[in-house]
Amino acid sequence: MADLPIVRFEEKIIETVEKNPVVVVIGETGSGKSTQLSQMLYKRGYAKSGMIAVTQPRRVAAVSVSRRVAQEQNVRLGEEVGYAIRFEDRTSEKTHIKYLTDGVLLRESLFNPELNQYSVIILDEAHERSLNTDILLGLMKRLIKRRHSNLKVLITSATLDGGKVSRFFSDCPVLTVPGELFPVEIVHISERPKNYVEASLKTAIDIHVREPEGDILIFLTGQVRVFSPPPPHCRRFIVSTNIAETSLTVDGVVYVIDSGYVKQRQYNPSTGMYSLEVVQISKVQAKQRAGRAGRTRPGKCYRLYPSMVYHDDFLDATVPEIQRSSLAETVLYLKSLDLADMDILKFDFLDSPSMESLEDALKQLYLVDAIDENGSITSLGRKMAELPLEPSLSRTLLEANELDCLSQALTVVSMLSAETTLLPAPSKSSEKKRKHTPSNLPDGSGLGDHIQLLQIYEQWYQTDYNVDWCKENNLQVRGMLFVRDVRKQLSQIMHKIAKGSLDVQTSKRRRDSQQEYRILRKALFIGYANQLAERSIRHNGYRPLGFKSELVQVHPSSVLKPDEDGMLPNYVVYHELIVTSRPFMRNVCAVEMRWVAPVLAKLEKLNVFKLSGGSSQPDEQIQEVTLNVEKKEIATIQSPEGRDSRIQAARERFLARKGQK
DNA sequence: GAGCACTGC
Repeated sequence: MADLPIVRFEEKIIETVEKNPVVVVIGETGSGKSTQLSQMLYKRGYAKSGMIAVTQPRRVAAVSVSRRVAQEQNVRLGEEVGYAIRFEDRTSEKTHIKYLTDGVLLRESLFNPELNQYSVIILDEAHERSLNTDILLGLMKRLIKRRHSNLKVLITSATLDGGKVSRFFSDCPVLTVPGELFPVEIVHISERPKNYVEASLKTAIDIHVREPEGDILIFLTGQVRVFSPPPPHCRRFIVSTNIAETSLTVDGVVYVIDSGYVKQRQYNPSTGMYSLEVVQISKVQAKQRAGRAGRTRPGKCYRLYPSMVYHDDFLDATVPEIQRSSLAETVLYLKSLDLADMDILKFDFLDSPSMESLEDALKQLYLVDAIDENGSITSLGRKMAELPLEPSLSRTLLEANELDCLSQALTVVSMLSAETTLLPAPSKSSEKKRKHTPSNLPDGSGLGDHIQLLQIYEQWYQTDYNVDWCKENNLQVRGMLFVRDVRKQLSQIMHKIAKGSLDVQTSKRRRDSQQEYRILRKALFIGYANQLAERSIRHNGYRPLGFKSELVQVHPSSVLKPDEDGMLPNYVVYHELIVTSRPFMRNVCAVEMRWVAPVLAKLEKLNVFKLSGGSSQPDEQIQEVTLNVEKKEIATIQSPEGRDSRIQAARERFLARKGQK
């Protein structure tokens, strides 16, 4: 075993684990907790009745840590020591110590809720509070009380508030293991700068002039750039986002400049919108950033904020992801576990999401038929939960299977899973700037971005997955290969849950495209019933239905085309609402007027009080479902096929009810 | 007519 600080605490750790079902281990960076705890427990026979699982929030960590442990154990990776991440399971019957991402462990617990294959579960890096880790914490709390076979749970983290986790687990013991960091001197500036980018550069130059050698790591909110090794006798300036807090270790850093800010994605359950905001970091993050200066020798951290701001203004810990995300997928997952005496609104989270966020999730699940009007999971919902997708997309796949366009839907859904990597790669040379983005790529036939994604993938398929074709068309190769992997995985799961023979083959022939696209759009419409927007009568602004009224625009990058009069479709479904300079719908798909009525009717009779199993406060049952249509517009709006009396009737009933309030 | 931090099944 390696000579790490944690090794000196072996007896104490084993003794504590022996006596307690749950133990919290606080270990600073360099303590060796990620590699040593599993080996200690293995040595003491804890893997006799099951494997020792160690979860990681990131794939690379699961792979690299397991590789090190295999080396230390002197075994081949994949045998006694292995790992499991999405698309890759390197374990065997021999495996005693298994590293896996927290997402993989959640998937496993869907099929084996007691997780009987494991005798020990170590949740590593719990301080990061990833959405998946938070769900696992809640599940572990239930499991240690209910599982028939013996289970030991260890929760390890760098700077987690041990007391809080201990209270959560009925005052379990907390062990603290020192790390192997060098001391870091903290310097606060006396006043917050107006421009922190400028201030950080000034500070960097200052360090360069006055301080001895050593690289400088600067934490800003954008512009990731970690340079390659410098020529000798040169000092590196590394500008980074929070990626260098965890995922990335840069050797040679002695000085850290911390702007005190981070860009964070936030979900607003009342509007259904995501926004990316620059917010103040937490104390935990500030400590993490400072620690990056002490990895190779004593270092210095310059904080571009007064120490009073740090003490009085900064939150102790970062707002956990579970309080910043849409929870439809999470709630569906928990519902599908069929936990005994489980009320979803009262699930025991370390930090509970808001009632509003949970109710928003229930509302969305109801609209995509995953739960019924009483909040019970449907058989459809159970199948949806088996797919590693957000509910809109899993619903689309199941509907597509019914409508006989599964193959196309699989492609679209997989392309959406790699959304960001798919966007045209940043243009390499500035000379090409004048040229428009290559127009060789298909345009979705004017029907929207989903159809375009389908067409792009089908073209790639026709080149036999040619990598050069991707490059020529400004598509990110890694993204496209990822899409192919996702598509394969989803096909396999569909085979399993839908039974029978399915057509999942990517299409080469050109049938009647318009008809084919129409059926696909219908499937997308059913899947995105929770993400339907209605166009304003006079202009091309839309209002998302079922959320607090806000005017949104189709994102300029969309390929959706207006008609001869310059008007966009009366209704669209969208993949995402994102607020940047203004609220935008990203990835939109044209839908037909005649499809819309049943969804409007469903929106109308939405009753969150019932959906939540009647457990929310009576005051909260008055749900503000706004159909977002102004009265004067209702009188005039007509569908292209003529008046759709059902839509009209649904609207009128809704407005009448609203008028009564 | 925009411009986006980081993960994961």
